[in-house]
Formats: sequence, C-alpha cells, structure tokens
Amino acid sequence: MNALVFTLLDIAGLIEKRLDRPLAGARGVSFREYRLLKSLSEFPGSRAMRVELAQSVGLTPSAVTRALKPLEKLGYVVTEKGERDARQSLARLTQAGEVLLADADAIVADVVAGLPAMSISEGQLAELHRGLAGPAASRTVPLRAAIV
Amino acid sequence: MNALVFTLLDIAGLIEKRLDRPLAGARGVSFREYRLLKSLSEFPGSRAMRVELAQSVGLTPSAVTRALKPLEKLGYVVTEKGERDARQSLARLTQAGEVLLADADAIVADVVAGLPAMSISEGQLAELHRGLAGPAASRTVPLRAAIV
DNA sequence: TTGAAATGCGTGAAGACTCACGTATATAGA
DNA sequence: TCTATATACGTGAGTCTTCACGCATTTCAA
Repeated sequence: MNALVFTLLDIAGLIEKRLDRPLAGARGVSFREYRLLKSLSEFPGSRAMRVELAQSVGLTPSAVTRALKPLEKLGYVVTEKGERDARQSLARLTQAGEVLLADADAIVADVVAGLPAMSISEGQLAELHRGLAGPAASRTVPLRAAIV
Repeated sequence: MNALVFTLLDIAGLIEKRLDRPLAGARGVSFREYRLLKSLSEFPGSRAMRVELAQSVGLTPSAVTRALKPLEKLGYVVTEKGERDARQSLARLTQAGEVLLADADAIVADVVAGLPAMSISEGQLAELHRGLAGPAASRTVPLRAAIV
C-alpha cells in the first residue's frame, strides 16, 4: 500500500527530471515554466489572472508572480492591467510565447514517447486526480471550524 | 499521452502535500526527511554512507549531507566515521530515530489509507519504475561518449 | 613505490517554492 | 455615504535543492 504510493512519487520525480533537461537545454525554459505557459494558453484569449493561473498549476499566486517575471523578460508573456477590476494583473501569452510553446510541445511529446510503456488507464488516473483535488477545495470549511 | 503524464505528475504533487502536513504537524519532520530516515532504516544495521543514501532516495549526496544535519541535531541520527575507509561518514539511525520512524509510519499509513482508491497494479508500477531508473544508471556511458 | 585517477564528503552560490505580511482596489451592509 | 471585509497582488524571509568546487582519502597501474 505505502510502497505503491512511494513508487508513484519516485516515478513522478524521475519523469519530471527527464522532461526538464531537454526543455532547458533546447529552449531555455524549465518544465515548470512550460506547464505555466501551457496552462496560460488554455485560458480564453490566452489571458488569465495570477490566481487563476496559480490554481490551475497547483502553485501559490506569489509563486506565479515570480515565475512569470523571467518569462516576461524573455517576451513570452505580457501582463496587462484588468480594465474592469484594477486589482487584476492579467498575463497574456505573446506570439513569441506561442511559438515557444509549440516547439516545447514537440519536445515534450518526444520525451513522453520515449518513456517506458505505462499500461495505466487514463480514465482511472483522471478519477484519482479529481478525488485528490476536489476535497482540497472543500477543506476550507472544516479548517475554519477547527480554528473557531 | 501527454495528458496522462501530466495527470500523473499532478497526482504525485498532491499526494506529497497530503503527506507533508500531518508529518510536519505531528512529529516535526517533513515527508522528505521521513523518507530519508525510512531509507536509512532499511540498510543493514541502519547504517549507510551519504552516497548510498542519496542513491536510494534520488537526491544528491550534498543534499543528503544537508538534510541529515537537522536530523542529527534532533538526535534521530548520528554519523560515525568509517573505520575501513576514512572518507566515509556513516549515518546511523538512533533509538530515538527508530521510535520517531515508527510513529511516522503510522501517520503515513493513515494518510495513505485515506487516499481515494487507486486501482493501479503495483507490479506494473514497479516495472515502470525500473524502466525509468535503469537507463539512468547506464546513462553514464553514452554521456562520456558524447563528451569525447 | 609513487604518481594519477577515482571516490566520499562538505561548502558557497544560485534557483524555486512557501508563508507571512502589507498595499491597493472592490464590494457589501449599516 | 461610510466603514468593514474580501480580493488580487507583490515582497521579504526562510527552507530545500542542485551545481560547481575543493579537500581528504583510497585505489590502481607503471
């Protein structure tokens, strides 16, 4: 039982390392950055707030703020002030960002194709993912109850 | 294909977070530290070199050196100079470490039991793990070839 | 035996992440 | 309208990890 979980964690670590190297070497972005850009590209108009982005990649908004900075400097992302809500800093993928993302996608697909075959059902994995992510959202309530 | 891999990585991250909190809260050790101690306990006599330990938990020897320091301070581990080889710093689990580890094991088992059911074959996962770890070991040769 | 290469370890520097906190803006209720 | 709360963001401090080195010790080959 525990062994299965530990093995899973090890596997994830190994895969992440395998993805990180080629991306960093070829395009100068880490795998984390790739995922951030990928996530951004999936928002309507490739625009999203820090909080949305953070939620979708499983990071803190502050971590997103920091991760975005170098990507802006490289011209892959620009941030625009929200018009309706002045608190918002909307990150938008630039054209250069889209090009980079396309290249990176190809690299990632290559690496993934080179992984040992895994006979895991995508459906089951997705269900497990939901099972893990869901309760985290509703966790807010019990925590408050515990504090009060 | 890619989606499956990404889901797997997300799941690993979520599980790690779930394990980290209870351990840190109850026993003051991170999940990484727990794994280090666990790994150490599995060596004969609960003694191991930095390099061995590093290899078994997927870290750098220097990372192990640093990770071990606070655990030593807390009395869970002591390091002894190797008698046959004076370069070695052998880490050994103390009795206090064993007690801690037993408690932590219980906590981990609890958390794992609370995870959503995962219908993944342990055998298949182990095979994937070998497939990923194995090539890394033999990677030394091609790398050298590339350099020369 | 002796010089060169390999091995084990520890440290400084840098990167990435979280937490805690403060600021600016928006919103809801008295 | 005015005040309290919530939201979105950014920064400083702390932790953990890797990389690049350098030192001490061992091993191997001439």
